[in-house]
Order: sequence, then structure tokens, then C-alpha cells
Amino acid sequence: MKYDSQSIEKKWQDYWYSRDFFQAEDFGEKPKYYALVEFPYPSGTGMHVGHFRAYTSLEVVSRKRRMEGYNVLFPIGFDAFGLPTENYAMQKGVHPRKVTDENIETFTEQIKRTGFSFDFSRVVDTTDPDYYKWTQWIFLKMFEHDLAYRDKTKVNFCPDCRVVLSNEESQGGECDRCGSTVEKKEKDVWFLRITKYAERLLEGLDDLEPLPRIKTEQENWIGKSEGAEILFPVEGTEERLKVFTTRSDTLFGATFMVVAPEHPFIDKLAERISNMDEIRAYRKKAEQKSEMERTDETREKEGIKIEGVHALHPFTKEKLPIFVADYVMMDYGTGAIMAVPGHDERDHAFAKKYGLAIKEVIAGGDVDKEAYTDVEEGILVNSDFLDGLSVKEAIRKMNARLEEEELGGAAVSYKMKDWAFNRQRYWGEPIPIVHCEQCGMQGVKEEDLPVRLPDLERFEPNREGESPLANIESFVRTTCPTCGGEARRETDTMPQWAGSSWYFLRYVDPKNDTELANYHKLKYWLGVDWYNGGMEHVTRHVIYSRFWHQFLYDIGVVPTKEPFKKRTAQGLILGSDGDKMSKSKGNVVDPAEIIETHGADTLRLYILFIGDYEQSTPWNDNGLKGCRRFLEKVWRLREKVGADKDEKAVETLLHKTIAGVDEDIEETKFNTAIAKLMTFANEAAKAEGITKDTFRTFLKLLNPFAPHIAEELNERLGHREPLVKSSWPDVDESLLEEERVTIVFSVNGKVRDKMEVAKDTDKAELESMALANERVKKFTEGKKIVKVVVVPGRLVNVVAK
RNA sequence: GCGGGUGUGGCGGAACUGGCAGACGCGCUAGAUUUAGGAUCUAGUUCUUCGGAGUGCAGGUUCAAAUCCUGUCACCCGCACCA
Repeated sequence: MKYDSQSIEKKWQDYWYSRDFFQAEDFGEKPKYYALVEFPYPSGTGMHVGHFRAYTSLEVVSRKRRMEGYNVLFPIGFDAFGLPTENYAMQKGVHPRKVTDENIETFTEQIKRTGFSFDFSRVVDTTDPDYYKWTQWIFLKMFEHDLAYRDKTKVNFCPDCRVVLSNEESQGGECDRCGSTVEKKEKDVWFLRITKYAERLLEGLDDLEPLPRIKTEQENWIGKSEGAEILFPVEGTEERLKVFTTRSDTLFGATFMVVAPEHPFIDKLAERISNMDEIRAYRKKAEQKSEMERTDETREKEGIKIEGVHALHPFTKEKLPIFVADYVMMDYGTGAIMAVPGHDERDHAFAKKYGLAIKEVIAGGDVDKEAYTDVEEGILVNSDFLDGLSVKEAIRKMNARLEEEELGGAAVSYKMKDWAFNRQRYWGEPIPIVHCEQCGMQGVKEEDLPVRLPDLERFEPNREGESPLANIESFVRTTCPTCGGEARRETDTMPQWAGSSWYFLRYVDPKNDTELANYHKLKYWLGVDWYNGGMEHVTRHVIYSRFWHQFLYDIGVVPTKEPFKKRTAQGLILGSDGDKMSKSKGNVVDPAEIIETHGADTLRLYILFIGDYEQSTPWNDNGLKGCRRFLEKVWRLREKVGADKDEKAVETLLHKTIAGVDEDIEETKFNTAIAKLMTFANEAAKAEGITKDTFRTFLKLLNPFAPHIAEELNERLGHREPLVKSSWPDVDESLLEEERVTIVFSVNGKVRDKMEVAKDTDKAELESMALANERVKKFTEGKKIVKVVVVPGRLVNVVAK
């Protein structure tokens, strides 16, 4: 009978899904295992092969864990708020709710047709009021703990459309919709005080088991740098200009100061500044510059001297000119720097351009020519009480001295900024805040959650750059939860990151309507044992969820400090032309189509066999066919079943395969695991016959990868117990050892001959065998044998001159 | 610029702790089967002047290097005037 993947797959999917085989059991007796994959954004185009690559890995792990006797939680859900749905709704006039529901249905169907063993009884949808009620609840708690606050920022604003644009919508300073030049508009927006958690987010990385690069990426994002803050008095005023520096040792080399254009110090001293007009013009120019322009490192650094004010060196009392320059950023450090041209390259270039003094305070280079930045060798000079010290010692001494004299002291700065947490859009969680003229900003009462999104006909933002919600009087008008007076609702919604920052907690207890999840259930299931997702999410998404989790831990809602124990990331699947898949290039592979033509098992297998799991790799239709051929070969393999006893070679190989497949799965080396299954199938096909037990063991190994065909063959073999309920095979260590091994004979490191010998042949014996070997003799002829290296079980190397 | 990663046949990729480079798959070649094609099976497939040479390139350590060290080039990812 032919291998009919379509009917087999349908049959087993019905069987599994109708019997709840994949439902996780709360407080089950078995050891728990929580495998988590990033939930998808249900777009209208259906699932992408990237989704499949992300899910098949932990799908294999989950199926293996169940066979190993674990109580596995392997959930799925939908991160369904977001711009694409809203834009689609705007264009077509269909409500985002309807679009979302349809897309979720399509995704669910595609997932089921692949045979994934998700627990479908725990599906979450971030746009469901029963879900976003808790997203809002967490926000309220953060608001109560002063972690959510409002502040002004500059947003991208299109003067023609009169809407606020995201960075993606305003690339190159032009509005995505109408092409007008985007303006920067000052606006009150919401921030989450993630910087308060910077140190803990850094520390917690030690408990995560990530790939080294994931860890360094998170460290870079947090961007901790240790240095000092120093106060510079401003001559003739009470003002003191605060700078952050990592090189407080070079303080005596500071010859001027630079402040960011936005620095409030400029406004404070406006009256004393004689060239304020010039500075205002420069400011305006800097403001119009896009981030890209301002951060273009090839651009010559330029600035403007502030006339009329000087800073004073805290120790020497020397007058230091102050410049404004846009290469200093307001949101890093203190927005002001002391410039040490002798020992900083940027400051050096700046000093040369404006003819400023360059002072050497660390001996070792020629500071007239270039900045000397070495911190290992240099010795302090021209630095009063620091002379003769190394850089390290000088920093320590200077920081202590600064503290003593109340001029500053050691300080830490983080690159990470607070998290801008709102959008002027409809399709997101409403921020549960009420503005009352009497009481100010008030959180909505817990019992009034969720603040539901009102039904809308039109989704365009209003003309002042506010969210479409601002147009709905019935939504906006409310009463103050504190004084009961008239009040207005906040109309901004949360960004897409919100719902995805805690979804893995909800899977644990998805239907709970009195708390986000029951504490005892969380205690049973957390932490997530293995979390897999895209490389592009390993910084932001993982940091954001860790931040929320740490906060929830602090207020006693979750029992673990960190949410995830292990994080991996799959590489991209490129189009067969080696380019990123995109509609415009026409190189997109549609997984739904592949399932129809080749079958789900073939797709599952190929997507893991395609290459190194963490590396990006191009799609290849022929490779896909190869996987289908392998399954057909396995299908025919059952004709070999019936031997009473296995050939010794088959038996050994089987156990090697068990050990190898097991290890490879744990190390995310799925491609080699599949290669090992192929090797076994090839050998078994060559044997006279194989036993029924051996074939069943092989099917168990295949089962996590290609469960439909494995179940079908298992059943046809006459086994009553389905593989989904069977146990993972054990390795018989005694069978792994082969009795005979191949020894390589080499001369001067070059292989000259090979020989099969008994495994336990000793060193002396191997050496004499090698020296007696004809080929070895030929290559050592006329030479003197200097040395013989014997590695038992592997090789003999004869060194001859 | 800084940090991380990767470089191996025609292609995707293997190679434990330094010990037979190229597993497995694709593609290709020849043969069998077939009216033919497809499918399947068998054999072969790094290059080669048959001495050898060969893991981006140039050195080094070692009896032995894809693997360790130094330098260098290319590509990818992240961050980026970070004080």
C-alpha cells in the first residue's frame, strides 16, 4: 500500500485532538515541564514558515518529554492587538474584532493541520477583554507603585494627516501615508520606569541559560557603565553643571564642557547668555535632525560656544568655556560632559576644530597629535594629587576625593531608557486612567476593570494626533473614581508589547476571573523550562517580560524572581534565492500549501533538517522532497519487519541512534538527529530483516518529528498502545561498544593504512602492528623512526625523519 | 567604531575533549527496471598532472589542527557620537 500522508494525517489529528492527549494537568503527579514558544501575531496572510521553525523545535521536545514521563505544558495563543489589523480595518471598513477572529481561526486550523501537540484548552488572546483586564490590572499596579508616569517627549507628527506616526511610518523624515515632512511635536506620553529595574535585570541574567550572544545582547541593551558624576560650578551663579564620566582620573585635563542642545541649563541661564538667538537656532536645527542624522558618526562634530557663561574647574578654579553640541545626548548620562581632548578622540577632534587647549594628564602618547586613550599603561601627570598613579588608582582616589569635597562621586549610568508605553491608536488595551480636574490622574478602580474598547465605525485618529477613542464622547466622559465628579478617560492605548509581557503566566490559569493566575498553580508550573522564539525578540521582548515579572514578584503575585530558565532562538528561513522572504520578491513559501502537497510530517521534518537551527538558511524544494523520500522509505521499511533476531550491526546501530537522537534533541541539533534516523533507515533497509521491537523503537524515535506516520506504522504493526502514550526508549550501554574498531596507521600525520582490530588491543601490540604494516614500511623506508604515538582505539602515528 | 557570530565540495550542512575532513540530504554521472517519463534500486561523486593538495587568507604551537594561538580579509547580527 502506498504512503498516503493526507488521510493518515487527518486520521491521527482527529484521534489526538478529540481525546485531549495534550492537555496539561495542574498539580499532576508527574514532574512538570513548561515548554514555551512565542505566540504569533495572527496576520491575514496565515502562518509563515518562520512560525513553523519556531514551533517544531519545542514541539519535538514536548512530545519527547511526554514520552519521558513528564506532565508537559505546551501552550499557544495569539498576540492580536496591533497596527496591521487596525490599518486593514481602516481600509476595508471591517471591525478589527472580526478580522482578528477570522485570522485566529485560520491560524488555529493551520496549526492543527500540522499536528502540533499544543494544549488547545489554554489558548489565550490578548484582545479578549477577559485577558486585557489583567494587562490593565498590571498597569494599575505599576501606576500605584510609581512605575508608570507621564512625561513630555517629542513624537513624530504629520502636519497634514494630523496624526502621530510610529518610527516605521516616518522613515527618512517623511510621512508614510502622504509624504509630508514629519514634525517633532511635544506630547505628554506614558512611560514605564524600567530603568529602576536595570540592575536587577542585569543580575537576573545569571539565572537564565541563554546562548552567549543573547546574554551579551541584553547586557548591551541595558548598557551599564560605571564612572563618576562631577559638579562644575558656573561662574557668577548658584548653578552647578553635572557631568557623567567614566574617566574621572582625567579631570585635570578637562579644558572645556559640552552640553546637549536640550539641556535645561541653557534656559535657566538664558538671561546671561549673550548669543541666545544663535543657540536657539542651533537647537531648532538639532531638533529637526532625525536620530539617524544625529548619530551619523562620519559627520564632523560641530557646536556653538555659549557666550557669557563659564564653568569653573572644581579643583583648579580655571575658567572653562561651555559649548552646545548635538553629539551630546540629553537622555544619556546627565546630558553634559567635561571634555578632555588629550584623552578622548571626539573631544580631541572638537578641540582642534575650535582651537581649544589640549592638556596632557596621562603620560605615554603625544596629545598634540592624537588623543592618548590607553588605560593600562598610562601614568597620571600634571594632575596635582593624582600624579604618579595608574588610571585605575587615580579613578578610585578621584572619586573618593569628589565625595569628600561634595563635588560629586562614583556613579553608574545605564544606556537603557524608560519605556515609552502608549500609542494613539484604537486596537490596543485602553490605559485604565481617569483625568479629574480636582484629583488629577486616578487609576480606574479594580472592580471596574476591564476598561473595554468601545465599538467603533471609524478608526482614524482624530485631528489633534490623539487616539480615535478621543472622538467617542461616551467613552471619554466618566466620573472620577476618587471624588465622583466629572472626569475624562485617558484615550491612549498600550503598545503591542503589553499583552506579550505576561502571557506565559496566563497559560497557567487562563480562565481565572478573580486574579491573573492562581499563585499555587504558578508555583507548580513556573519557571518556564525552555522558551524559544525569534532572534529579533531576545532583547526587547525578553527584557520587557523579565521586568514585568520581577515587578509582579515584588508585589507577591508570582513566586519566582525570573520567568525563564532557558531561552533559545531559531535562525531565519530565507527564500530559495538566499534573500529574506518577502512578498515583493515573490520568494515566499506558504506552509499551508506544502502540507497539502507533501504532508505535515514532511514539512515538520524538513524544517528541522534544513540546517543548523540557530543559523539562517535558504529554503530548498529539493531538500523538502528528500524528506518525503525518507518517509516513503520508512513506510516501505515495514516490509522488512519479521525477523526473530536482529543482526548484530543493526542492534548496535539502533542503540547508537537512540543515544544520538536523544542527545541531539536536547542540544537543539535537530538536523543531525534526523540524519541519524536516516542512517538507521538506510542500514535497516539493507538488512535481511529486522525485528518488530526494533522497528517500534525506531518509530518511537521518529515520533516527535513525524508523529502521524509513526503512529500509523505502529498501529499497522499491531500494537495497541499508541505512540503518544508510549515511553521513550532507553539506551542499552552494553550494546554501544563495538567489539572491533578501525585503527588508522599514519606516518608523519598522514593516513597511510587502516586496520580492523579487537577493541582491547593494547598499545605495544598496536605499535608493532603498525611498524610491521607494508604501507607504513613503504613510507618510512630510508628514514629513521623517531617516535611512535599510539592512541588506543583510534590511531598509531609513526614519526620518521 | 564597539560587541557577538559565521567562513568547510556544485548546494544545505556534519566532524566528541586536537586524532580517518566532507556524516546525512540535495544535485550530478553511470547502470538496472520502465514503451517513455516519473518513482524505485545499485554503484560513483572535494580537487588532482595520481606524486600529492585541500576547511576564507598568511604565519605559529603540536607526533597530529576545520578545531588551539597571532595577524588579516569577507559576510551577517546587535549597539552606536555612550561621555
